[in-house]
Amino acid sequence: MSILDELEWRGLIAQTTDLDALRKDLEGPEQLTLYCGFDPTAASLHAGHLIPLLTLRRFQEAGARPIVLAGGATGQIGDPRDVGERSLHSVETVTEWATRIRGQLERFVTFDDSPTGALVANNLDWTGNQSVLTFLRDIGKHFSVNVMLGRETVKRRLAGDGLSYTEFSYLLLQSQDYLELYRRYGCRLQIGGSDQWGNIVGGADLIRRIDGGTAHALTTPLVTDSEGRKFGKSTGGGNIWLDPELTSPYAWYQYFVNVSDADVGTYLRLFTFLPREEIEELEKETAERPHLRLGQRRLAEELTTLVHGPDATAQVIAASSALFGRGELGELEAATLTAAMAEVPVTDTSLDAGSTIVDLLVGTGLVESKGAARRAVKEGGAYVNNGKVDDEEWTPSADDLLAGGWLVLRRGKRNLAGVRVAG
RNA sequence: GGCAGGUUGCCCGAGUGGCCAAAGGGAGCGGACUGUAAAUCCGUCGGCUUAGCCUACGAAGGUUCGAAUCCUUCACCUGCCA
Repeated sequence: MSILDELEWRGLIAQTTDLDALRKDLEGPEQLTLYCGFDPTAASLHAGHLIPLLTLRRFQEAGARPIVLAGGATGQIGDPRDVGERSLHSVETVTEWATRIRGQLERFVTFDDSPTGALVANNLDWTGNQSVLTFLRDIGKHFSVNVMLGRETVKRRLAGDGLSYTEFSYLLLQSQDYLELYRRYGCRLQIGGSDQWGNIVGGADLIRRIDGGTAHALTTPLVTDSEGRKFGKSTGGGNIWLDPELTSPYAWYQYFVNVSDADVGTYLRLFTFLPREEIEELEKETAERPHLRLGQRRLAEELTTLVHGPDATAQVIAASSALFGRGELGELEAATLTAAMAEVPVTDTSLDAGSTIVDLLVGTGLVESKGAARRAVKEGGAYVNNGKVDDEEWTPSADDLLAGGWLVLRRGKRNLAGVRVAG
């Protein structure tokens, strides 16, 4: 199966320029070089970024050479989006983020001396010292404002709050990137999320206009769940991040374990490298024995390994089975419990401190405020060692302590935390 | 530059002097049911030292016993005119 057929089957192709032309290039004698850019709009990439990033890797495994581009320049400008004008971050911040994101990008493609060895680029390298006159003469002249005004996002913004010249110019910068990589490395395919379609095609056009070359565009779909919600938002609404400091491996694993039945097959195809037969088997399992959650478990395991490595994965699986298992928490050994607690937020207290259930819930960060903690208790959503606590004034006693002096706190069904109690 | 309209809680949106921590919807959160799923139903949804107090209706002042609501100035947005 060719790489394009593979992507097609996985549901990874949203839009492409002439597919047959691209297919010919992929099958031709000359190796294809492709790129995908990631703007540092935050300190870390999030789960949604994984789709184009892993697609880059799929191309690499199929014999193409990938370039990962950190948008040190474009990240300072900001792509226009529907929600309105962005607030600019300081240059120092963007530079710092670009460095961190570059480090993350490097983990998902292979760097070696082979022909498929990946390259890393930063568009600040060719824009940082570029004069505005050069830019306007060499690049700007090839863009028609009439056409730019017709872009969907621009139209929506003009109909709404308007947009700045800065964001309006974004297209030109990204188009220039494609041209630059085409010239430097013969890069002839750019991929990205479907929201990047206009920017990618803009670059392909520029390459044709200036250098008379042919370049392709391919976008991956914007992933939403069966509810139409944007993928990668945690239950609280925040992004789930690749950075383990921002989203712990445990939280990352749990996110995928909780994917709904309706989405698990789609996600397995989009996010994992499992072969087709295996995915179809898992989909069949999900349909026939949904309560076993084999699809979800496998999805979570694959993705945690991919992002955090096999050791972290083994730990979070062990912790999950200890905390969600059918067994009694009281029967767990101190070592097992301590290992599990390492995966969830923990707070310290002592029996003398007189911390109430409300204090403990707030202390572990399971709830945001004391008011919310009281509410949780009142609503019957607060548990200690799997037992419901319905008194706001409840304080732990020596009898409550599990092996190793632990208390397992839970809010709702699946939000867990640990309390380490000093004698 | 002129005229008109607008800026409300996470989002949308009602509210034109006290009954407003602010209707309604969405999202979120909790419970029931389940399978750490979906759907459904019920509850909840600013903070705190919680019968009270503090913060909040673009910003700063003012009027008033009392302002999200009235007045003044400023900022931003939208529309029409120049």
